[in-house]
Amino acid sequence: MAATVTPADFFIEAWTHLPAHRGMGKSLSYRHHQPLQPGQLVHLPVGRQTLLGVVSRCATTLPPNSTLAPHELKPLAEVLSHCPPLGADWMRLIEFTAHYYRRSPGEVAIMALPTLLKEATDANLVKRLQRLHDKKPPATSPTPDPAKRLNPEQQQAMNALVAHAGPSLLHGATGSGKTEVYLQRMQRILEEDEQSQILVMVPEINLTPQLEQLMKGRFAHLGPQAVISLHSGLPTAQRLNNWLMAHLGNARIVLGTRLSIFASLPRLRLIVVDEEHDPSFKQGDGPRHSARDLAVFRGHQLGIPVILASATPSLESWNNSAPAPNAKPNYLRVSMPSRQGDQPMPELVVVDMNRFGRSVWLSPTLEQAMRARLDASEQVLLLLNRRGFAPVLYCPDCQWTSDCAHCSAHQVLHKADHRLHCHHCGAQTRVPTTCPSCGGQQILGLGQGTEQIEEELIERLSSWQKPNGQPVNILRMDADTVRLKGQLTAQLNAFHDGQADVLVGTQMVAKGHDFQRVGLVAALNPDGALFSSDFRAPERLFALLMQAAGRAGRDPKRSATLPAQMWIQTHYPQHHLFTHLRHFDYAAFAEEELSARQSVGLPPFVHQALLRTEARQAGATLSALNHMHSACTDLAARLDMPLTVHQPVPMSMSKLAGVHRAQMLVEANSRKTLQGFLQVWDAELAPAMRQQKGLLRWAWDVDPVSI
DNA sequence: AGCACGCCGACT
DNA sequence: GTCGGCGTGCTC
Repeated sequence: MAATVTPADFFIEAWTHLPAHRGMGKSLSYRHHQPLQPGQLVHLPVGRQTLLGVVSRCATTLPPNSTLAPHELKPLAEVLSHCPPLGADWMRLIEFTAHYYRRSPGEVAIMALPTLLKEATDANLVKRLQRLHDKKPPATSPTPDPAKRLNPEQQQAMNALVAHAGPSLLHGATGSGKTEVYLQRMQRILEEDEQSQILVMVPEINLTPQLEQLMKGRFAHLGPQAVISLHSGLPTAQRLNNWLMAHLGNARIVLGTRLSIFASLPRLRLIVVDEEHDPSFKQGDGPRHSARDLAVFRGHQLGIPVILASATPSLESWNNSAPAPNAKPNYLRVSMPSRQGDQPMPELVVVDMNRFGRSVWLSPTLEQAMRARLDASEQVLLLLNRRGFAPVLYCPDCQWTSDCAHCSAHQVLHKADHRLHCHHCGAQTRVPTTCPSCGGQQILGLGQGTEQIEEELIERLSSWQKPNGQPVNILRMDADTVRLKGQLTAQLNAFHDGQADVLVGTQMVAKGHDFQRVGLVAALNPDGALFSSDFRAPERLFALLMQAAGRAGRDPKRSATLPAQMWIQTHYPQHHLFTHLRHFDYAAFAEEELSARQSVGLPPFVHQALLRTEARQAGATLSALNHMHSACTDLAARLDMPLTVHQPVPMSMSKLAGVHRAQMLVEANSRKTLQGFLQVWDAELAPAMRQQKGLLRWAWDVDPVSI
C-alpha cells in the first residue's frame, strides 16, 4: 500500500455509510489519479469491504485537519464515471439534513440513494443507461385526459397558489377537490418550462394507486416515462432506473414516499406534499428526518413553491400558516371548505357507551342503523383499531396475562391460526388451554379485535336478508388479511364492487378510497387515543375520523332516503374532540388544541429532541441517560442556554424484541437554541456517550413525532 | 453500520 | 471436542 505519491495525485474526500454516533461521521480521504467533481459517485475501499461513496471534496492538498499522511491513503476502488455527479443543491440538502438530525452526511446520502447503486459497476451502469436511452417515445404522443373544470372555490385557491412563491398550506375539506387544484398547478408549471420537474409526495403509495393512474393519464402527452414512482416497494432494478430517470432530468414528475424527498431532480420547480399531516412522513429509523419539513427546506433552498395539502393539517403547519395577507413570513393558508357537488358532510351520531355493559362492543342503536342501511342496499364501514381476535388473554384466578417474552406488550389472540402473536416483535406462541401460571381452567380473551367483530357480525347478520334476497356478506381487512401482495387492492375492489356489504377494518380502510355505496361509517372504539400519553394522539384521531367520515355518502346519485352518517361509540361523549367533529370543524379543533398546547408548553410552541438509547441489559440504558442528564444540565447552565432537560424515562414500549429502550427529552423555546445545544453536545458530550459500556445504540431524534 | 476477532455455553 | 452467541475494536 506504500505506493509513491506522485504530484499528479488528487486527494478525494468522500461520504459513506459510517455512523456519526460511533465517531466516524466525517468523510474519508483517498487518492485518485485525476480530479473528480463533488457529487461524483465512487466505490471506496473501507477495511476489507467496498462501499458506495459520494465525493465531497477534491483538491491537490489534504484537508488542513487531516490526521493522515498522504502515503496512508488508499486509492479509490472505482469511479462511476458514467453517472453524472449529484448537483450542488443535492449535496447541500444532504448536509443540511445530516446537521439538523445529527447524523453523518454519509448515512443520509447512502440512505437517499437506490441500494442497487452499491453493487453497480461503471460498466453495467453504461449498459443500463443505454437501455434507458433506447426506450424510444412513441411516434405520436397520446392525448392526455382532459383537466376537470374548476369550481369557483377551486379557481380561487388555484389563483392564490399561483400568486404565492413560497410554501402554501392547501387546506381542503374531504372531497373538496384538492387533488384537481394541485394537478392543474402542476400542469401550469410543466407547460411554462419544458424541462421542469415536479416532486409529489404521498404517505404510502400502496394506498394511492389511483393517484399514479390519474397523473399518468393527465400527463400522458409528456411521454410514457414522464411520470415515475419512487418508493421502497419497487423492485431494486426498477427503483434504480426510476432514480436515474429523475437524476438525468428525463422524468418530469416523481411520485414518491418520504424517501423521494432526496431524489436528485436537477430541474425541480415544485414540491407537493399530499396528506401532509400523515406521521409516516417522519422516518422512524435511521436518520429520523421529516420529509415534509425537508420539502419546505428544499423549496426555500431552490426558491420554488411547496404545496402542503391536507383536510386535517398537522398542528405545526396550521400554526405556521395564515391566510393572505398575513402569510409572511410563514406559509400561505389556502382554504377550500366546501365539498364538491354540494355534498354535505355526513351527520355525526355519538353513542354514549356508558349506557351499556362493559362487554358490549356494538350498541343496539348502531346495529339497528346498520340493518336499515342493508335494507336500503347500502354498505357499512366499521373501524376498529385492533387486529386479531382478542387483545390479551387473561386468567381470572391469578391475574396472569399473555405477555410477550421479548417486549413490554401483550400477545394478541389470533383465531385464524389459533396462536398468540406479538404485534411488535412478531413472536408467536401456542394458545394455552390452561393458565401457564396457576393451571386455572378459566383463561379468557379480553376485549375485541377485528377477527372477533367479523365472527360475531356473521352470527348476528347471517339470518338477515338484503332486499334482493341475498344474505349479508362481511369482509374483514387488516394487516393479517392483506399480508400477501395485491390483497389490499383486491379486497378494496371486492368491497367496491359490492361483493361485501359490511367492511370491518383497521385504519387502512379509512384512507382515500372512493366507496360509492357506503352510507354509514362507524368507529367502534376510538377512546384509546383520547387519554393517550402521546400528546399528538387526539390530533391523529381527529384526522382519522374526519378521513373516515369522508368515506360516507360520496355517491351523488345515492338514494336520498337515508342521510350519510358517521357513528362514534365512546365512553366520553362530551370530549371536545367529538364536539368539534360534530361540525367537522377542523379549524376550531386545531385552535383549541393549539391553545392547550401553548398553555402547557408543548410543540409547536417548544422544540424537542429525544436522546434514545438501546441496551440488552435493563439497567444500562437508564444509567447512561442518568449520567447524560446531569452532564446536559451542567452544559446548558455553563452555556447559559434556556433549555429544559427532562428526567430519563423508559420508553412506553420499554422492551422491544429483547432490547431495552429509554429516552431523555430536551426542550427549548426556539429551534436555534436547540440546534445550538445539540451542536455543542456533539463536541463536548458525545465522546462520553461513546464510552458508555453496554449500550447497543444511541441516537438523537430531533422533532420527534411520538414520545 | 458492517465485519472480524475472541471468548464462553449447549450440541452434531 | 466445535458451532455460535454477542462484546469489543477498526475502518481513509
